[in-house]
Amino acid sequence: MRPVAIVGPTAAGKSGLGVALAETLGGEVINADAMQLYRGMDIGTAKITAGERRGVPHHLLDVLDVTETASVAAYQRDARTLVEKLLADGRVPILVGGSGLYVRAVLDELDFPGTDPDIRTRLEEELARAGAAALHARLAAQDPTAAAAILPSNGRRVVRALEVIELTGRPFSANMPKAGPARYGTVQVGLDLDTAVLDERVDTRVGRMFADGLVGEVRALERQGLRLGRTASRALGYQQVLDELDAGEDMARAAAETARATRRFVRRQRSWFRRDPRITWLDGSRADLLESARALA
RNA sequence: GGCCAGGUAGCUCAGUUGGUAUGAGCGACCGCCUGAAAAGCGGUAGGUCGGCGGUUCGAUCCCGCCCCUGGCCA
Repeated sequence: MRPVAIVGPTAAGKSGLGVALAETLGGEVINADAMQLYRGMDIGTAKITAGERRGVPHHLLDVLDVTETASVAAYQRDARTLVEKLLADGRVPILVGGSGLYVRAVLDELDFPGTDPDIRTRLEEELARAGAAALHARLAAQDPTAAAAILPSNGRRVVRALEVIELTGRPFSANMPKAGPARYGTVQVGLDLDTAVLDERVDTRVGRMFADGLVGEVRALERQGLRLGRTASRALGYQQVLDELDAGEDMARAAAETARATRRFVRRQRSWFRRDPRITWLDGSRADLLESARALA
């Protein structure tokens, strides 16, 4: 028995396939979507509803408050624990989600060297004061390999690299992942659709989110501190609605912005997953989708 | 029909006091990615500067005519 991961761009139909596969294989779904970790973020993240789950247990949904910052490392621990427990129980773990780093954190040999609030704060202040290029120059002196891999303009990455060096006393690049087979012998299924079709689905989906009350959801979460959330406030849809609540409440514009940003996100997700040769891709429109996915598992 | 404003990249617009447009933002395409990843960061391609004539060594820029768009007047 081996786990199955269903990955790919948003709106391709991963959630539905996950449930169907869980039913036929005797499995349970583990969410691998950073934003669906948040309680209350339902409409805008297209979180699968209780009815749609059809009794299949779903894990790692609704585990964070919107004010909490998501963490890959924490997710890695939780998800791996769950995978191992399900395997021990004879249940097939089905990892479903479009957050590439999160999937990789579970299935690849990635070690996250930890974080230190004091160091992080200090570096971030320095970033604001001196700029990304200055920090990058320091990184180049301490760890040329990492500096070469991180663009001088990418302040966030430079800060993280310097933090790891300071924390571990070793070069950031020493922590880079090694290529190898996926953990647990996991089978990775990529689900995608023709670009024109998927873009159309994204438009439709975003329109439905707003019709279904996304603005109300954002307002409710705002009262729970959504704006303070470092991760949650940046989620597609939520970010755009918050901006428009400040700007003039033109929600048609927020919807258009959300659709556009989502299309861009789809491109980024593809670029992340496409380069992983271990993924077997399936076209989400094929009639025998479930059978094909099952055959791979 | 008259007057005014405008027609520059797919879109919204800068700009060129006549000398091969360092064009910008957004979009598009491509890519990078290790404790924020629906985040963050980058690269590339796009223009006969509305059309036709004229002036000029040289016109996107000046002149004429025409076409189109918006506004005002009739």
